[in-house]
Amino acid sequence: MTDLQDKAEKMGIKIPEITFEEINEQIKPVLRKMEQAGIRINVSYINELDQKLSSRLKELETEIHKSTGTEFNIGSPIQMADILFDKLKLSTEGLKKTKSGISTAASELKKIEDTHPAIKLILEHRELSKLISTYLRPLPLLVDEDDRLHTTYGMETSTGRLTSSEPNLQNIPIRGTYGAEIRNSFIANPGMKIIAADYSQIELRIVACLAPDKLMIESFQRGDDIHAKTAAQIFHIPLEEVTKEQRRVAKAVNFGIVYGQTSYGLSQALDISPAEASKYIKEYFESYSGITKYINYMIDSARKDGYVETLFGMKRYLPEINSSKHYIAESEERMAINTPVQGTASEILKLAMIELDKQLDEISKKSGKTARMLLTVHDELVIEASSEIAQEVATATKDTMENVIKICVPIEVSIGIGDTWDEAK
DNA sequence: AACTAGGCT
DNA sequence: GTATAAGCCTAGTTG
Repeated sequence: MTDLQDKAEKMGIKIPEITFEEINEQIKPVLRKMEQAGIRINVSYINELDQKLSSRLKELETEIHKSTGTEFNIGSPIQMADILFDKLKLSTEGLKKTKSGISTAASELKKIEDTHPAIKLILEHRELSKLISTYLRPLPLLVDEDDRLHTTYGMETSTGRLTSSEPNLQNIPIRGTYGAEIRNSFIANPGMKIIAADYSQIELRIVACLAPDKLMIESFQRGDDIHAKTAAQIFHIPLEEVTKEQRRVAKAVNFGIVYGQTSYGLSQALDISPAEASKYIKEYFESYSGITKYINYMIDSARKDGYVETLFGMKRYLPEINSSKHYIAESEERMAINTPVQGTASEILKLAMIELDKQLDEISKKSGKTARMLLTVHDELVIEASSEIAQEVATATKDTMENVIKICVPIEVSIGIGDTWDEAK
């Protein structure tokens, strides 16, 4: 029994008798089945979108060249910085630097969006060229004779998460103007449905239990909206009076906390002053004192032992955590905070997949219909099932994911059924 | 191959 | 004085 498991059992986590090595062995055949199954895409729909965006891209290119008065390669950050900051003399104040010069990343360009009409065009150009070159062009070339994409899952990550490559189906767009359209081109076979199941705030629930943090645990047990609850805490107002904007801020703080985010980082993410960000983080730590202790405990134990571990015993060594270069040490401190949380979440999803795989086989056998897992995206599963049994499969999926392990708070899964990946979400 | 950028959880 | 949010994969440019 590891330290973390001992701590966890005291907090009412019932840990299944299995190690992370065994989980990783048992997940392999499941992943091979998923790779073989593949997911169907609507190739002609993607090609149409490609054409549409490509023609807009050409327009943008012309407009940008006209607006800047130079025919340069918009895809070259070097040329871009040259045009914006040397030729057009746009202000570089407050912009990040890269190794080679001023950053032209979207997050930086947004800061000077109103100082020149070309910037908005450049940002749109970036968005479209990303979608075209990474998704719309390559994906149709990778389908099999049934229009299905087959990814390859990998397991060699430092936290135990899975990876997906050639193609990566774990970073298919969902946000932005075209996210929904792209996800709508991931479709079920005729007579079948796509089922998407997501763990809701799994990492926050895990850290609440690992910490343990009394207030956060109570909030999850009551079924509160955790981001609103956090907003109420950091703004010192009643839960009912939390505004959307306050909730958005609180969500970012909750999110950042599992990454060991600093006030500077939060200020960048929210576009607020470091002083304001610092105030929120301070209020957060005062409200959730268990989380504060967790962070200190993880850093201390990593300094002492040289590693941290997940609930099922996967170790991550952090040899530089005592480095005298403090940004090196701080980087590993953040890993010490994040790895047990991210790694445990990953183990829980893998356990659920191992169990669900058996159940789907049973349902298929019993009904004579298809039910198969297709994708895993860190806290989400995508399944394809015959329409007749889709509801049954969805129920079994939710039940399995929510009950594969008992932790000190309820685990919640949101689930949807549709003809496409977007519709199922 | 290094660097920059940007897509996802 | 330097850096500042965890973990991935892919594409385009540059030298």
